[in-house]
Amino acid sequence: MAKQVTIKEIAQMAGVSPGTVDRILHNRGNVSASSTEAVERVLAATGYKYNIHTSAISLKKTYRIIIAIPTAVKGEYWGIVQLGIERAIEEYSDINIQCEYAFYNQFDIYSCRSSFRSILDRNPNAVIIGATFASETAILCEKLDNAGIPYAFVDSVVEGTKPVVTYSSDQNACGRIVGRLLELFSPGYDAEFAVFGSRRTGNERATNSMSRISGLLEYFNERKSGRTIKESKISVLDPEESEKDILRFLNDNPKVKCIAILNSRGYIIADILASHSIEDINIVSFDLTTNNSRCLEEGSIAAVICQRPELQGFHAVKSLIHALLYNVRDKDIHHFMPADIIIRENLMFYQEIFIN
Amino acid sequence: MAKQVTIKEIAQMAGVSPGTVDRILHNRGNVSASSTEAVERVLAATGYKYNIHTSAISLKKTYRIIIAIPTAVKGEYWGIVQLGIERAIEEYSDINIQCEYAFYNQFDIYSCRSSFRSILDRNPNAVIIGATFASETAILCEKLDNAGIPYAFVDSVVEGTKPVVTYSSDQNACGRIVGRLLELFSPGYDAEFAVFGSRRTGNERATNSMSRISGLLEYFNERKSGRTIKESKISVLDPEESEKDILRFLNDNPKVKCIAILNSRGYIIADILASHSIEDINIVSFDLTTNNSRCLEEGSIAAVICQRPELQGFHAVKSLIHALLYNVRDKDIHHFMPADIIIRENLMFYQEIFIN
DNA sequence: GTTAATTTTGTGCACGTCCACGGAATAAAT
DNA sequence: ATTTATTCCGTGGACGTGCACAAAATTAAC
Repeated sequence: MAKQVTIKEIAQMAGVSPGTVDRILHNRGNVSASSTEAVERVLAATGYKYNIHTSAISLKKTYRIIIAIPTAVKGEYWGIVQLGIERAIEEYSDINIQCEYAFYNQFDIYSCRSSFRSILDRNPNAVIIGATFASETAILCEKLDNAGIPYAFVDSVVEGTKPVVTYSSDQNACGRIVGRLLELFSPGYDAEFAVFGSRRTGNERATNSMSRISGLLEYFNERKSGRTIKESKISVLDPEESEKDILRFLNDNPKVKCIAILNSRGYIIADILASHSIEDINIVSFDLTTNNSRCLEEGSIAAVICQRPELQGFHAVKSLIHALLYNVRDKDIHHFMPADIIIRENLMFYQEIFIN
Repeated sequence: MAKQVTIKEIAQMAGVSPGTVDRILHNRGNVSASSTEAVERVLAATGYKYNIHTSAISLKKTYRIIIAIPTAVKGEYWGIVQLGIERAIEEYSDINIQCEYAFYNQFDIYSCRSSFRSILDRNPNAVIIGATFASETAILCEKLDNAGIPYAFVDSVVEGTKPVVTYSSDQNACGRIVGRLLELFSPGYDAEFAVFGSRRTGNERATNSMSRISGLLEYFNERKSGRTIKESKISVLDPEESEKDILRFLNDNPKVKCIAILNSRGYIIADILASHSIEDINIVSFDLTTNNSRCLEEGSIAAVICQRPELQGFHAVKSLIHALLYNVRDKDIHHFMPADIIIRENLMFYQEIFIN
């Protein structure tokens, strides 16, 4: 509410010209130690803040942001992330922002590698990274660091890097939530739980799934309820195979009343069960994709944990813009998204996206 | 991404001066029919959009927004709404916005009446209304309509009014969610449910509570599960009285394993039960207030339904600013907040507020 | 047909920041 | 001491909109 201090006022107080203040604010160099000190003192005293509006007008530079994420499919996880990104660009349509996507196959490290390699050649001002392969990502980040190009992580964070900002979920905590939901959705006292991962070679979002499962196990260990968890894998690539897998599993484990799928493919299991009219088994999955949304409505999925992918995309862009234009970085680098629990009864509310 | 058309360009195309275009855009009058028509044709053809940044700079007017809501207590529902409002004002700190609160006692219609009566005298440019008493609110809205002052609703909507925008929850749907949660949090097949309202004369947020209860009953009717719901009231004003009420109720209804409280005062029941070491009863309540938050952590409350009050406050301010400054109104007037389900395991995520 | 009143239109400045340009001051080189 | 290079600094225009004021055009009044 307090009146904004202007650059001109700062200059006057420090006994220099506005141009000098500007140079210091954008550390453009070519300014003497004495002036720097004088201005910085005034800056600290007054708590100067950029006026985003006026800087936006006079800025005519075009910023190129490259978005390096797994291929975005409409209605699936990365597609929703993209939605948030586009929304942010619209919000900042007064600024010239050029978005280029560098998609890669999240199941193919070679695709990731070749995609990441070309990024610097494309001359980005900033990069948004949806990391799958830690090693490849680390290499990219080092190159970006050397070039002084700011970057942000969405969905997951790779250790040892220096992002401007990250938007992700605490997957370990999500695993604990799954644990709780498994209990809740298992009626009766003798029910057993099951967890399905995917039978797949390579490390498809391995880190996320691993963290989820360790959180889940942690939860049950602490509870000491004596209940058992059956783990199993299903093959994703071959539908017939996975159908057989599941039916065999249920036959072997008749006490299982609730199955958690630690990725976004709960709808596959749900559809298989529905096609066999198996209705007494509750399914918990991740991500509010179109398919999972449909299954929630139909009742074949009991609950979905959602980590606001659109918000992640939106904020990543927003933070990078602030870093680029106003040279402002958030104090907190790591932001964790809420883990929304979505059931049939509150599903409708999550269709309208509130990001700004 | 398409290049913005400027007023100057519009003027040139229409063969008039920029001033004339400006007059038409702000319908300031004093412009001939022929010019109006010419400009409006160009306007429609080009799809002109205000550049918020440049208009923000040249605008030096101070806007006074009056916020007429129940007394905001830190950590309680309206306190969190206020948080969102303040956040919005900070976000728009480049614009001169003056916020004045007109608090009233939500349990006292006379307090509301006198508060609402003074609002027009305070010369607002816009008003945010947190409605409790429908009749009083309708009177206020009519006066605002006549004066041409835009207003927004938060938390609830009063019929027959013409707000610029509303941010609220579908309370009926929230009632259905409660129904589902009651089932989930009642282990065993013979458990009964209970719903507590507050024993209070007058209509404290009556509409909201009523809608919730009807949604809840609807849900159980549709389910035809044959389960019974016990309804009861507890007195809020007298702690000793409410303690007796509850213990008597539980004694009379030993099969009740889950109690829903249809307002934000679940923590009161939770604390009473905890003080008697009653641990096998799950409590479901509304609103993530400080107290409910604490009870979730302690485990004395099982779940809370939260309707993002901070988001409501934030967006109400944002929409009004857009209406005032840029003469832009959202197409959709009524916005419904997501109903987040919060349990101990995902509580931590809802402490950081993501509104923008 | 001249003057006055009124409506309509154009012009120009301000807002705060960015940044290019050129001038001033200082240091280095001869 | 003069020239040249280098560092440092101030000035002023541009961005697009809002708005006040003056100019022009139209209408009304006599």
